[in-house]
Amino acid sequence: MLDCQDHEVCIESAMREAESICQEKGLRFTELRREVLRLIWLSHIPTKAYDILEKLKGKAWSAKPPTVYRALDFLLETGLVHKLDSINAYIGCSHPREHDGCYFLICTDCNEAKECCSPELTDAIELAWSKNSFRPKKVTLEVLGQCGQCD
Amino acid sequence: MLDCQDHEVCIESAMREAESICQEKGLRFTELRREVLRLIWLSHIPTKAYDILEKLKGKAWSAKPPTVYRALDFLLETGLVHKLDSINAYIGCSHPREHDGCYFLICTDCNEAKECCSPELTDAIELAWSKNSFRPKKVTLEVLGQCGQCD
DNA sequence: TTAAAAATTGTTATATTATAACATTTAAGT
DNA sequence: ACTTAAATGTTATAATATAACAATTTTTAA
Ligand SMILES: [Zn+2]
Ligand SMILES: [Zn+2]
Ligand SMILES: [Zn+2]
Ligand SMILES: [Zn+2]
Repeated sequence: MLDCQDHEVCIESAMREAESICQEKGLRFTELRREVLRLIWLSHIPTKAYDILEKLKGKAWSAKPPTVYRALDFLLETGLVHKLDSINAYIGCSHPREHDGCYFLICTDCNEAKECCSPELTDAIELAWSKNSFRPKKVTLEVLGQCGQCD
Repeated sequence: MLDCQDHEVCIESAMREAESICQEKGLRFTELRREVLRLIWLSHIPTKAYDILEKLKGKAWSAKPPTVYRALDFLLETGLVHKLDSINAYIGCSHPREHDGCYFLICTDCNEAKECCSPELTDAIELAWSKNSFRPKKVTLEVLGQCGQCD
């Protein structure tokens, strides 16, 4: 699905950006949270909470479900990670500084997910809900299908 | 949220339409499936699977989780019901004959959900994914927020 | 019309996803 | 150093969903 040439670059830049965002916001980017974010970024395939749990167990942590879900809560609140409700999985945010009007393409063949932005889409959605005098708080937009590489 | 004057009318028309759709398609609209659809249509607030289970138990059925999930599978496949992934709940489809380009407004105050259609939205989504040479199979679009009545 | 096949429902067990509640440890502020 | 707040550890359980096989009902077709 993705135009990811060197995934080490993806990982390192995501980690660096997370560091600086947490620093700016005065949030504690602990070892555990760092490790969970890194595990999520291991690939562009959304990760299941209990897979993170298994991987954490292989490392230093005494990991149990709350260990993972608390780290996920932090990463979700900070905008470093997104939950994909249609598949109950988590993926690193590709541009956490300004995540807005974004949606997800999820390939059911290679399982990769891509975060996309579309101002037209944002406009269309806003138009639609304003017709209904609705005050949006959270938009979930996920498209399951087949990506270009998986034809 | 809704412009529902007489909800009995909603229920009866939904049930009638379900009957005729199943008849046309040669599908077996059994008592169990009928009852589950009716329970979902009891209100415009999306229903949880295990709430359906409890209500079924109060009736004739020897209801266990698979009882409900199988009926839900049937209703979902037939397009009579939708699952709202962002809240793990089920709602009756308001126009099962041509459900396309629809999305859901879900009020976090009154909990009602409204199914909306927007051709502009459909177009914007199609434009966005064609840019990514993506072949969509299923679109999940759910907006959580506050409806006009709940300001 | 009855036997075989298919679909539906019953039943038991278990998998998957997520949170509550309270104890302990670690970090921050005074 | 002492106090407080935040983070993590730990045990238990809640909430959501499916697997596997048995019994029943409906449909198909011999
Ligand atoms: Zn990459
Ligand atoms: Zn994002
Ligand atoms: Zn109504
Ligand atoms: Zn619909």
